[in-house]
Amino acid sequence: MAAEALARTLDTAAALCAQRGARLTPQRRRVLEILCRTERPLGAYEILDQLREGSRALAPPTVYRALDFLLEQGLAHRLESQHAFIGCRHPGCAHQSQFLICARCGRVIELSDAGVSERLAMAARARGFEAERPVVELIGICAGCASAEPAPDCPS
Amino acid sequence: MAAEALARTLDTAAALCAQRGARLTPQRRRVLEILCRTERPLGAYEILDQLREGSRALAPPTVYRALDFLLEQGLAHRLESQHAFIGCRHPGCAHQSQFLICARCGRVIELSDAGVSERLAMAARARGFEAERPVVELIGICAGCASAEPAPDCPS
DNA sequence: ACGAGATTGAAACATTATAACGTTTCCAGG
DNA sequence: CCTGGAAACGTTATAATGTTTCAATCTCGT
Repeated sequence: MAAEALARTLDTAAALCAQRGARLTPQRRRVLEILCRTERPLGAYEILDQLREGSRALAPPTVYRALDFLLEQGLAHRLESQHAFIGCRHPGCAHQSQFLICARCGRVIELSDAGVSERLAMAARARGFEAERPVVELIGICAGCASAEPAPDCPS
Repeated sequence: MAAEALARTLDTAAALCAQRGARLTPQRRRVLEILCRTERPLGAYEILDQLREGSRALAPPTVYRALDFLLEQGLAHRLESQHAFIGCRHPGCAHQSQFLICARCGRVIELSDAGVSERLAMAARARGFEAERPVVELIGICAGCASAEPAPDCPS
């Protein structure tokens, strides 16, 4: 994420937390910044490594606690299929997200497609199932990678 | 899964593998049986414990290899959000599945809702994304648990 | 300032998954 | 039969991910 966009995202996050009475402490803010600065999803231990760069020795719970907070606040998302985390691209918009995860370059597109959400809700309700936490992740090849590389079955 | 249904499922699996030239070895069959006998999804190490019951000392790769085979053949599914595995309820039907996972009782409903799949495909294609492996899991409360228990905000 | 509750630090531990290497089993072709 | 290559399996070790626990510290309303 570019510097200005990053600053904007962090400001939005701070505003949201203030408004909700949640505390975006320096540590949590730092984790959010690391997440948003990076295009790819990051594993908890990758985040930990970056947090430690100021030579401080931090333990895993530090990161997981910050992540828990960010997830609760909708400022970050967990990608279950990747065991990794990513900064939310549309913080504040209360929505259900779907993720398109490129298996080649690792980049992630975050959608909130109402049609998908509705269909899922319908399918669940039809079985008397009350969905609380949807996990919708499509692993595949993004447009950039598809055009940049030969098809998997291409000779040569 | 009931005994007869289990036997039928294992026969179907064997037939499918034979037809494909894949080898459903005793070990793989045993893992499939363990998976199908159980209502809930099982973690790899839970399967391992059951495999070991005949006092043999097996190591994790044994289970993971059997699971890889079963996943490839569409005889089992991995539930990413649970780090667990479940026997396929409709082996042979080439389909994309969605899973409704009850957070209370742990039971799983496997769907293959065409409407959901199509909507997802559309959303992906609109971004030039070619989906290869969909992960669609809804965590929530199943009908049985919802009726059996008081609402979460119910006093008493 | 004070105390309740939230946050953080730190060590140990638990769980899930894979790497690496060698051995056995299967089976098609000679 | 028998044998050579591939697939399956066994075993040890280790990587990667996530949690429990307890103590120390900070924050904020009163």
